[in-house]
Amino acid sequence: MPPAYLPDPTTDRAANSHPVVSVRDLRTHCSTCTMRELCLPVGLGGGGMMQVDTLVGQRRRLRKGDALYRAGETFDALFAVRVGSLKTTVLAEDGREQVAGYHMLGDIIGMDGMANGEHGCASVALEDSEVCVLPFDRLEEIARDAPGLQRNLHQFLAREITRDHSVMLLLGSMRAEERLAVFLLNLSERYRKRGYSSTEFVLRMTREEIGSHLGLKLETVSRLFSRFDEEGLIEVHGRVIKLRDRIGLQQLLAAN
Amino acid sequence: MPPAYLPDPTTDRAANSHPVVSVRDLRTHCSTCTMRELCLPVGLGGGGMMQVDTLVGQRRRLRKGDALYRAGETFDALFAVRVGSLKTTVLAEDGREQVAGYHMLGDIIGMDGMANGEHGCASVALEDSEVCVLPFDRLEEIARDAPGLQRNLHQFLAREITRDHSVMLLLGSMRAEERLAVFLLNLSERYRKRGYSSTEFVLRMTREEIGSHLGLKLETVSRLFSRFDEEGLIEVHGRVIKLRDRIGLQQLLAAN
DNA sequence: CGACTAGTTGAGGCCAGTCAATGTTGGTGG
DNA sequence: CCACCAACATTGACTGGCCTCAACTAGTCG
Repeated sequence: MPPAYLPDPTTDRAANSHPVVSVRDLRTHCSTCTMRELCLPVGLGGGGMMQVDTLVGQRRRLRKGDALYRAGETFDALFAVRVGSLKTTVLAEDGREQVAGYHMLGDIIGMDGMANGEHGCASVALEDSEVCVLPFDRLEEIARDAPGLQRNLHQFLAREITRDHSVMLLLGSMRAEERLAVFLLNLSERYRKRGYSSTEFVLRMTREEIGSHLGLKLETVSRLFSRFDEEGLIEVHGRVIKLRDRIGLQQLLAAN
Repeated sequence: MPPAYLPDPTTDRAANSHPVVSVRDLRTHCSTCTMRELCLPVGLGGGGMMQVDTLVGQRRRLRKGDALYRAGETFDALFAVRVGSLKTTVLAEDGREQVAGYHMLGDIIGMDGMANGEHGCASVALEDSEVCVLPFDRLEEIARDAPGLQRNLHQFLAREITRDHSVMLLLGSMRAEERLAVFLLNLSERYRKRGYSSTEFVLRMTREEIGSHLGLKLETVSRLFSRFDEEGLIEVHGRVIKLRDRIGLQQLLAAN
């Protein structure tokens, strides 16, 4: 299994040279997608799977830095990450901005728009990426016929809530070193689930973005990376991180 | 309209003297509930409303301090707050605890259990309270027949996500005084929506619980209340808060 | 009345923020 | 291919906001 930082051939830019966002009318099929066991159709039988297949109308390709959607845009679809990774950022009225989430293969994003019909967050590709478009009206429609899909949709919404709760816990009660340790361990686990190395991966975010996500300043993040490196917990080579002592990282938390 | 801190006759303990949690088999009716325009049946026509009415199987009464559910308990229902208020607290593996939410009339709680079938939070009554029990299997079932209800359910889930995002923003990027100002303004607005005074209300949480919710220590919360009082922004009499200068509070945020 | 919980206030310390200088990397065009 | 530039990252010195520890007050309940 290749380390996560090797170039992924499916993101090869040559296949999609010019348009910032291209729409491919190729039929896509959940039933043959490698992410089907992590994504919306997880656990669905033949019937449900077929219906989900009719749902995915198109894909969108994004180049690094492209916005999948911006705060204020009208919401009409959820998106499943097929290739690459994205960040979502919350924007306050006063201009304050914060990275709310970091999303990778199989994640469902866009739920921030469901509450009032327009997106409360922006979502930006951290590398060349591709998402499946799931028109929401249609999704609700299908969910009414397919209890399994309905259940999955609820699960994904609920998981987002649970995930947010743990971020709140992190932001509200942890010290800087604990936050970074949690962040790294969490990433490691998510890469593992997706079949990538859990001990060596590339951070797709800058120090500033990581800091924003963790409620820290970029200098603090940088200093902590250096310190963790000195202490033998991890190895840092720019954005390439190697976990050397997972237990040690976990113990940072155990100590209250 | 009575200030929120006057005793509410519907919470009169005499009606329910002994059992810590009593189950009343009286039929309840959303269609006549005063909270119907804020709660799950919001906007539903006659048909949808009738179906929701069949959903609410029972109510549960809680005395101050009683747990509606605890972390780890199996999830099988959502709850609608009918009377009183509750807090939900997230619990980390290492014992860390944080107040994740403060819930009042018309709020739907319990969604923290949907992700994996057991509650990730605990929910505790902050005063004598009463909730409607919404068995989740049945709710999903009805939602399949009633698109309006399905939509509402999704909205409530999504609103929870949006709410969590703004808490994340608060915890991740605001200073102590800003956090408290946001907290007070938010409470004020929620009381207003429910027909209570938006300028005078009773905090149902201790300084410690407020601090936990805002990622602050109780001493900091106490000091800030005193300072806001000195500065003429609010008047503090124990847990009774009177907003004196809403604009002033809002300006605390505007200044970056 | 004493024990207990909740709240207030003060003094001092520390963690992370701020400001600033310098180093490193990656993409671009000559 | 290399030089250049801009974005990203590192590191140091200093500051300040919030936490910690502690003492004291007020209200409540047996």
